[in-house]
Amino acid sequence: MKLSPQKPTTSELEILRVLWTRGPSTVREVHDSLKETKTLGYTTVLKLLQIMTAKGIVRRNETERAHVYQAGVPAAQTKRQLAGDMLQRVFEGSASDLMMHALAGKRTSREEIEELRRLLDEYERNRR
Amino acid sequence: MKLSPQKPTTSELEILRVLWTRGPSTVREVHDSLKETKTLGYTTVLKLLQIMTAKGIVRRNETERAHVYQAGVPAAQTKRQLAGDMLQRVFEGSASDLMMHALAGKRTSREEIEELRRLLDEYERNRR
DNA sequence: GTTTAACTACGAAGTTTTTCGTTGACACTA
DNA sequence: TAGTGTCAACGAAAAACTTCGTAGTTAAAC
Repeated sequence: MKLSPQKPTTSELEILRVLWTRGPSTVREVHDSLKETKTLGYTTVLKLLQIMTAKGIVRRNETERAHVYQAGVPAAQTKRQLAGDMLQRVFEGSASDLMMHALAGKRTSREEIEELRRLLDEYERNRR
Repeated sequence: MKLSPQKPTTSELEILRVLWTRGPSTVREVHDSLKETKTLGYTTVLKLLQIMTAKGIVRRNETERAHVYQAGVPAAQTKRQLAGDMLQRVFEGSASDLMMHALAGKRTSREEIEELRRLLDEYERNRR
C-alpha cells in the first residue's frame, strides 16, 4: 500500500511550480527562475531540491554533472490534494462556500464566470 | 494604516473554527470540542489561545475566573484570505482551475452543483 | 599546470509552530 | 482548615521548515 503523498510545504510548492512549467531543470535554472520573484540563495534551492528528492516529490537525474530535477508528482494531483485539503479544513467540504470566498477576494471577468459554468456542466455530465 | 491580518496557522485555524461555531468559549470548552477529533493537551489549547490573543486574532474576556475567548476576526474574512491566498499561490489566480481541482477530489451532489450555479448567477448580477 | 568557475554534499543556525509540564492562585468541599 | 480540583501563566522542549556558509570535486580557461 502506497502512502498518501504528503503536502508540499510553501517553498516546496514554489519549486514544484517551476518544475511543472519548465520541465526538468538544473538547480541553476530553478534558481534563476525563482529569482524573478524572490531572493533566495543558490544553495538554499539546492538544499530544498535535495530534501524534496529524499521525500520523493522530485526525481533526480545524476548522469550530468549538473543534476537535473523533475517533478515527481503531477501538478493535477498536488493541486487536487491542496484544494481538497483546504475544502475540508476551511470550508467543511462545501464547494460553494469555497467558491464564494475565492471569488469574493478578486474581481472576476465574465469569461471566467462562463468558464466556471462550462466546468459545472461538464462535471455534471460526467458525474452520472 | 492597518496591517493586513496574518494567516492563521493550521492549529490556530482549528481553534478559530471552534470559536466561530460555538461562539465565545472557555479554554475547557474549546478543548472538549477539539477532543472530538484529535488528541491535544489542555495546556496546549490554553497556550495557543494565549498566543492568538497576543497576535490579536482572538479576544479575551477576563472578568470570570475561566477566561472567555472569542474570535477576533470574522470567519468570512479569514476564509476569503485563505482561499485567495491559495488561489494565487497554487492556481495562478484561475478560479476555474481551483474549482476544477476542488471538485475532482470529492463526489458532489446535484444539489451542490445547483448551488454553485446559483452562486455564479448571483455573483454576475452583483458584479456589474 | 594553476587559477577560476560551477557544482554537490553536509552541517548547522535561524525561525516558526506545536506541544506540554510545572507552578502557584483560587475556590469548592468534607 | 486540609484536601481536591480547576485555572492561567510561563518556560521550554520538540518538531517542522527555511536559509545559508563551508568544504571538497570536477571541469573549463588561461
